[in-house]
Amino acid sequence: MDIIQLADCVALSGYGEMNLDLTLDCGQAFRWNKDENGIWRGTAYGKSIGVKAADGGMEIYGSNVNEVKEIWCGYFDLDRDYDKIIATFQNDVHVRSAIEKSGTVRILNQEPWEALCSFIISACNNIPRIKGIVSRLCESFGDRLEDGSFTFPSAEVIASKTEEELAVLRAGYRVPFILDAARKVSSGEIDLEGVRSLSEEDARKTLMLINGVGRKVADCTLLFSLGFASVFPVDRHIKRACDNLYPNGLPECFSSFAGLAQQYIFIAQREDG
DNA sequence: TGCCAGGATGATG
DNA sequence: CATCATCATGGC
Repeated sequence: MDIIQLADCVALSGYGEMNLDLTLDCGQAFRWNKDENGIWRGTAYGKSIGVKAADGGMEIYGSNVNEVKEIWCGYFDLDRDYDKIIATFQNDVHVRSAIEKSGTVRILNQEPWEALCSFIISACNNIPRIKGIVSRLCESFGDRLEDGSFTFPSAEVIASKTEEELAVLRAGYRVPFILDAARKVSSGEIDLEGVRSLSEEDARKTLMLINGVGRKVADCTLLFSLGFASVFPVDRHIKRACDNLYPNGLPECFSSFAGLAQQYIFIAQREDG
């Protein structure tokens, strides 16, 4: 992979395919917005950047080579060989057509608390509104960065709030769930980083100890932030899509299958393949 | 106005 | 185990 410092940005190339628009706005992360110049603006790991697709790669604004190596390569999952993974599906007409239609959607590696909290908010909700609630959460309780954007508030900060104070989110019945998650995470009762070393089953069980976290929210958190690529479809929409694609069950090679939005699916493959 | 939204939960058949 | 009402809002 090539990482080059240009005059006003860091240019990345040589990591394979990625449909940046879908990757950043398909419902796996909720903090990216495209500005009038076609640059995606977002914040993660306490840093704010701009991202733009470029010929054969992408450009990152507001960062530097070290930070790109330390934070953003991991965030965008650039070290995983998606081309190789996709090649394993070359005989699968369903996956092939999905990829032809939508390109490669990369699985982002978000901060665990942010992902957990975001997917609790996503319960029975739609993407524009989820983004609105998450945005108010950050603006109300996150830290303001130089460029005017906000960090995602820590579990400690949220745990210190009352239900009344969280009413500004307009998150409805999800507020008590957010508080329960914040309390369990900030107190150490649930150790999110520790979940990484558990088996998939134990990791899922652990997350489901939180009120408002069922299998769907747990699996999304495992997949989009904790490095678990082997997560099977759970909600009725995904289930239906899978049933349509694979009436006889998922093929063996399909070690992971995570999330459905509109007409495309995310796919990823477990490291041990 | 009425219906739905990428869910979880607890109570019933 | 399947189904169902309920939860609180906003968008269309």
